[in-house]
Amino acid sequence: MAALSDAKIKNMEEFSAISGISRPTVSKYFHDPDSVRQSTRERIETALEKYDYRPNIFAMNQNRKLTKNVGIVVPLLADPYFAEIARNLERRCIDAGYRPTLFSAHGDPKLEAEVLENLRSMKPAGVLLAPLGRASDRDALEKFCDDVPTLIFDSSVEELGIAFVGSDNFQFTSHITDYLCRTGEPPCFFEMKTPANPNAHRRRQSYLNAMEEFGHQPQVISIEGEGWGFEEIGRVGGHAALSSKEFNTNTILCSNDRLAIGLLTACYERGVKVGRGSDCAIRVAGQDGHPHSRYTCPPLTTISHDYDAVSKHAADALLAAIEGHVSPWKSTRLEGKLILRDSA
Amino acid sequence: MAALSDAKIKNMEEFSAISGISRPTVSKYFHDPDSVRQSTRERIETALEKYDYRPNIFAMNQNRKLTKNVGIVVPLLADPYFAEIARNLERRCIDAGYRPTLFSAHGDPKLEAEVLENLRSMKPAGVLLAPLGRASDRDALEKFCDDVPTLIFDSSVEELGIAFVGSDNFQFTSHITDYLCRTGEPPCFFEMKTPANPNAHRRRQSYLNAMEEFGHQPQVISIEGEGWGFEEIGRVGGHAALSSKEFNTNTILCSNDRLAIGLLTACYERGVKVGRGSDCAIRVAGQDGHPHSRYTCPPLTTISHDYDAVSKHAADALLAAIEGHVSPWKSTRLEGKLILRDSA
DNA sequence: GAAAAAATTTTACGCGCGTAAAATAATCAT
DNA sequence: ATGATTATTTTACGCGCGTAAAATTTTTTC
Repeated sequence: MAALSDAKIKNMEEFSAISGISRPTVSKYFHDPDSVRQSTRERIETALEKYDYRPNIFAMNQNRKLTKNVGIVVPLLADPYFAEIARNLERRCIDAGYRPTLFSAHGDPKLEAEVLENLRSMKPAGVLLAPLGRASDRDALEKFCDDVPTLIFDSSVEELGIAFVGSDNFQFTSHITDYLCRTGEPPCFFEMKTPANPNAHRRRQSYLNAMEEFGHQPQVISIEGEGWGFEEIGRVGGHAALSSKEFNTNTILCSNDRLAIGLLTACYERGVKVGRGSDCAIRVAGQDGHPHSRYTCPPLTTISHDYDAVSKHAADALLAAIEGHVSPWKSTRLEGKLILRDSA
Repeated sequence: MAALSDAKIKNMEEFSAISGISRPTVSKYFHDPDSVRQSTRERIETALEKYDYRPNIFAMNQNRKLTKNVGIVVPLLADPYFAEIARNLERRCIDAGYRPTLFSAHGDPKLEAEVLENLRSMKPAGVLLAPLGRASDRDALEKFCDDVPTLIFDSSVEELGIAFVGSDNFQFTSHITDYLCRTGEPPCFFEMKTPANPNAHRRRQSYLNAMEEFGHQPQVISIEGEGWGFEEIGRVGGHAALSSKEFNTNTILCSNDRLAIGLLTACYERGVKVGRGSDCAIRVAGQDGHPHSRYTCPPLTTISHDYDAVSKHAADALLAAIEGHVSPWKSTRLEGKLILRDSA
């Protein structure tokens, strides 16, 4: 509780007057409190508690070479996975003294490009960007990354930006494939034919590798569907595959959890019992550790992103770059953890 | 595609020079393109395509009495319901020529107050606020609403702000209660003992009213649990209620969809078959039309917010107020639509 | 076609703060 | 204590644009 007293301070001039510190020094303090002498800092902070002054961010940002703004851009905020990781990133930026602003491309590449354009006008010190993927306007991304320090996360686009941080999709899929093979029939792989996200390709490849390594015959089932309504795509595609009896194994590894959620609904609607019990017809597993995967029926066995570690690495890397610690482009891919539940 | 030519324009001065229009007129144009003569507008827009200049938003906002900034604040962005409605609102603001910024309180009242404080420094023309509800810092909200034109949506807090827009919770619950009574045993009401959201109280009351009207004995089951992890609260509470056989009817109306999703998981885990088939033990219904309710097993019968209408009313009301169309405080509550699925 | 109304241009100032350079004061090492 | 170092103050200017008032031009009206 800042105990306000007297009239409100309008600008830094007035504040420097009542705090007895010169305006340039006050300005310096707001830029970085550690950059002024300890005794000066205390005087400023005492005055700050008493008069509750806050610098005008517009005037600050107009004149600063480098703002403290950070953009966080995700492809689809309505997906709780991105909402969760965005929340994580947001907090880390705030704690580091930056002003994050959240943006979503809402699944639309044009909107993604627009968001980036708007972001430019905020002169951000840096941006944390999870691109849409395949659909992204490559040129727009590249041009943006040329101008603004951008860390790419979740899904990588070549060697764009200052670094990439995401999950190790190869490890994800090989790990869960291994688990499925050890505990029952080897899985087939259930995916979208034209996935929005490049991670999907890694996962398919990793599945194929793992199956070969384990000496099993792989089967990839690629379903139709465009856009970001993965659950519906999984449900419809699941029905199609189920009715034409395409699956030649009782175990289905889905490319991601949202697809799996849709498939589970399809199974339910067809009366196909899912789970690892002896009375179950098939096993279904997902990938992502989606916030909702706990509440499917049966609860979904999946391999989860390390949300905390991904967001920490991403935020740390960007802020380090912003603060001048240059380092060559690097890709960091973090391992996921298997979450065993009843679906497989 | 703006065809860029020559060197880039740095400021409005330069732009006014090459466009042959005086700077104040150009300024006026950017404030409102319709406020300048048609021929002038065309000349500006021709130059704009050729030179791709954009005014500095910081300099603009610093000097404008009223910015074009709009804040959108929701209690929990990780909840797809709020993500969805926020997306809707965002679009409407953009289309109306405003600059929306998205904020989430992440379920934390302190964060909600902080968000509001930060919002102040953006000098927003208006704010669309869905308060946390019971946990909100009433004083902070009130003070904020005194200073900034704020439209409250989703969950109302007294007569705060310029207006309230949300769903008609009485209609919601009476409608779905009616449906349940007509198609099977009258429902009991499954809710959190200390709900975060004031809508929950309306729904309970509406349930009680409806049951009395229909001449049935009501039963309210209030489960323990704090916070915004509704699914888990519903799951744990569901297990407790199920194991102690508290339900004296085979039909359960949940206070909201997320609670219902948790309850469905509990049912699954106990082997209780849910649905309206003759082989089913109980019926479960939710309320909200949560994006995920389609993909539960069985798909959840619920009553859905009219997302589009709510966001339209909310955005329209705020923008009207911003643009000077004053009107007394008003509460608008929109009806929901029953979505019949397999769970009840 | 002249007068009235509306739009535009000129001119001039201010917003709140960043920042650079030079002068001064405080702190530190020896 | 003395000079060297570091922090702070003074002074002064600029950022890019909003905005007001007066002068001028264009458009509208009859």
